[in-house]
Amino acid sequence: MNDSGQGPGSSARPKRKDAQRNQQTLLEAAASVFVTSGVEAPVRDIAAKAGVGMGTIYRHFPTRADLVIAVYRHQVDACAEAGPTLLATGPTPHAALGQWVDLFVDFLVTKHGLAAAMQGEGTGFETLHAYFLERLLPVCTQLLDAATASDEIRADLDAYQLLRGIGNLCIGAESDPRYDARQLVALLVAGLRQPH
Amino acid sequence: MNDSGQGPGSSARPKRKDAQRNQQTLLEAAASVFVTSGVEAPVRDIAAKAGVGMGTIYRHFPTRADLVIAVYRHQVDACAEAGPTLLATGPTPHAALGQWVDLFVDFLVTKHGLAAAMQGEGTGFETLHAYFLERLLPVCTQLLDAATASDEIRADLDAYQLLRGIGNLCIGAESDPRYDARQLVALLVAGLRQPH
Amino acid sequence: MNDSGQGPGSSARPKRKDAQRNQQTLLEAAASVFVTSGVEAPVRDIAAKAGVGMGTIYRHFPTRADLVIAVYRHQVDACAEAGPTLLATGPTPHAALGQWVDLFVDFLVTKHGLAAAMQGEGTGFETLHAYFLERLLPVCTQLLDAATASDEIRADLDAYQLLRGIGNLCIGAESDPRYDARQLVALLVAGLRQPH
Amino acid sequence: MNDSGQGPGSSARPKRKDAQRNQQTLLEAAASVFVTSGVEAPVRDIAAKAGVGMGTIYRHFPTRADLVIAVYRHQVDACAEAGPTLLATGPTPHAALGQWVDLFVDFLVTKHGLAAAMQGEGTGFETLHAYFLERLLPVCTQLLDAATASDEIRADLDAYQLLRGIGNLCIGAESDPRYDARQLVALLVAGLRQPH
DNA sequence: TATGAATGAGCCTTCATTCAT
DNA sequence: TATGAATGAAGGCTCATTCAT
Repeated sequence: MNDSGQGPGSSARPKRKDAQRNQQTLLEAAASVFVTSGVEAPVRDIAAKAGVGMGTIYRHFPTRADLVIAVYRHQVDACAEAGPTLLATGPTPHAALGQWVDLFVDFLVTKHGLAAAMQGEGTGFETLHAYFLERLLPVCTQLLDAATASDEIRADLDAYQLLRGIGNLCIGAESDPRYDARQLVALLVAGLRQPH
Repeated sequence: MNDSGQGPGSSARPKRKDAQRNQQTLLEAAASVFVTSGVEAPVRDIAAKAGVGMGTIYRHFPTRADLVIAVYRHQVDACAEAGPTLLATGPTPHAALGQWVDLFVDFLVTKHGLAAAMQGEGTGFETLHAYFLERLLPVCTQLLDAATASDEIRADLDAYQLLRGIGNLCIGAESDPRYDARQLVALLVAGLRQPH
Repeated sequence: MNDSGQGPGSSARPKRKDAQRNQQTLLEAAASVFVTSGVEAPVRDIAAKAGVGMGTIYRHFPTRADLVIAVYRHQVDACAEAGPTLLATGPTPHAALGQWVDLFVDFLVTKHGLAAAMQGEGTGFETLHAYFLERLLPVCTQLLDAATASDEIRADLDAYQLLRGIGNLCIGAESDPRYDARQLVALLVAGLRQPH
Repeated sequence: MNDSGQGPGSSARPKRKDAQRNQQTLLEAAASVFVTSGVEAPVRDIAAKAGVGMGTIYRHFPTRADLVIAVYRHQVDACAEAGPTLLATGPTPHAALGQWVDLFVDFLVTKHGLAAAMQGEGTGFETLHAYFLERLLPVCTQLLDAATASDEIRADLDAYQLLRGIGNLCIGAESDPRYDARQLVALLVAGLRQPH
């Protein structure tokens, strides 16, 4: 059905070319607006930045969360995938955990308002929150388990709690030069270490 | 601060009592509304709860931050004053720091949306943020310094950073049963300890 | 509480004078707009016509149905009250029914889109519909019962059905010169008469 | 009407078959959507149901009324054609009228929102309205005339008026179990009978 | 010809803030 | 001084309709 009307001998998809370009434009515009105005920026602004109508945004991303997820999906995925790698190559599980956490913090700190938006329930970002958990919770759990198994850290912190804590520590980090989320997160991870 | 501008020996004193009562009513109503709807609750709701007009609120507290500060001033002050006491009576400076931090967390966690509201710049809560710093920064600094002096903790964390981190960790704590801000803050403070 | 601040010796309500005037203006504007654009006219239009902001309308009439009811309440009430009177003074119950129905038709026919708006469920006019029934159903029932008791009409039509039918017959009546709702309603009422 | 513009002996005939099939698909899809969502259903829904693009619908039926007419043409025609038959076979003209009216009501009542859509001027359904009149007015006139000629009914109701009244009485009939359009229409027709 | 992406007008609703009474 | 009515900017969302591919 999608292939009909296509010239003979061609193997490429015919129709969507402009739409794809548009989608790309949209993602870039959104990312850009998110940087300056946060992920709660008015739909109108994003549309304007992209040079499209608002309807176009709603078509591609029915929900604001859909848009945000699309904008950051690659980076979240990359972060998730880095976990096992770090665990395999790092000197110790605890060190791997530290490095992975740094990656996560780097991501969050550069996303204006992202960390903040994922808090609260009636905000419509539940989907986004869920996506983060779906991707990162298993990885974080794996890292924590490994570090626990090697007796490096205390066992009483679950991954959800850790992720949430890191997320919170990253709120507002990019706009306050006196605030260094990385240091605090490092402290948190240091606090995990077995007292002896 | 509220008394200045009132000439001594003025005959308008009786009037003031009314105003004070009104102010008190206002503070109680605001506190109550803050508990259920957060510190960003609509002005009208607060006015309704207090049984006064909105204009009255604006008269007494031109800015929302003014109102919030007034509501929590006593508790912030109490927290600030507890610092030296704990330091004097506690077994070690680091222990005193831990207890003081617990106090601060207890305060924040029970204030729906307070911690979140103090983040971000364009939110109009800069004054509130400033008040917290003005009162708590010296105390926190004193505690950190003492613990550093006694060689219990590393010296590379300044009080601003710590307060901000604690504040962030408290965001959304009351609405998520899976999230325990106290544990994370404890971890953070634990991370401060000297490796040996 | 509402009386304080009032000049001594006055017995009139102090504050609401302008609001009352405004409410009146609103009702008149709404009535006027309803005539030309129907009861589904945009809120903005009504506000513009009244020379007020939209918020003012929402304050006085949170729901569109509230506004419509307010606009037509007097007339509906008058219609309801006319029922018993006509029954008492009319030659026969059936004649009274006919006269009452004429009153109702006169009312509906002059209200652009009112009859149409009360149909359908997801339209937000349920309240309006309910108000009409609440006021007119008892009256209509009374008239029908009387006519039935005097053996003038068949007994198999209930008041709801009749009101609904009349309402429907009045739809679009004012805009089509070739259509005479009154005649049709008269026919309907005539059809009620006992075959013998 | 649809055939004009096609030269005889044209070689484009094969293409036409496609278009016809498409048109048929469209009509069925539209009919189906009309049943559930009414004749004002979003264009997109109809296109989706038919598995075609929206543009295709606009090509075949530039106006929504065009589509609706096409969907119901057969049934309207059948209704129109039933008139003379009933007149010829019925016991009396008035009985024939009653039966024909029943047919019309049956048709309307089962078409969600059709009756309502034909009211009002700015709705874009004028064409549809006109089509109904074009087909049914002559038939209805014939039936009324016959009944008048046989002295069964009063002569003062014209066919337009009657059709319009029936149409109105059918509005909203399928969604309200307490409302029985057939009974009311029967009453209306009964009311036509000569008092004696 | 068919497709469906894009457009954007149009409506709704909420609330911070001002200001007449 | 207190009140709360009025204002209107701000933002959300839905489709009918057009038009590039």
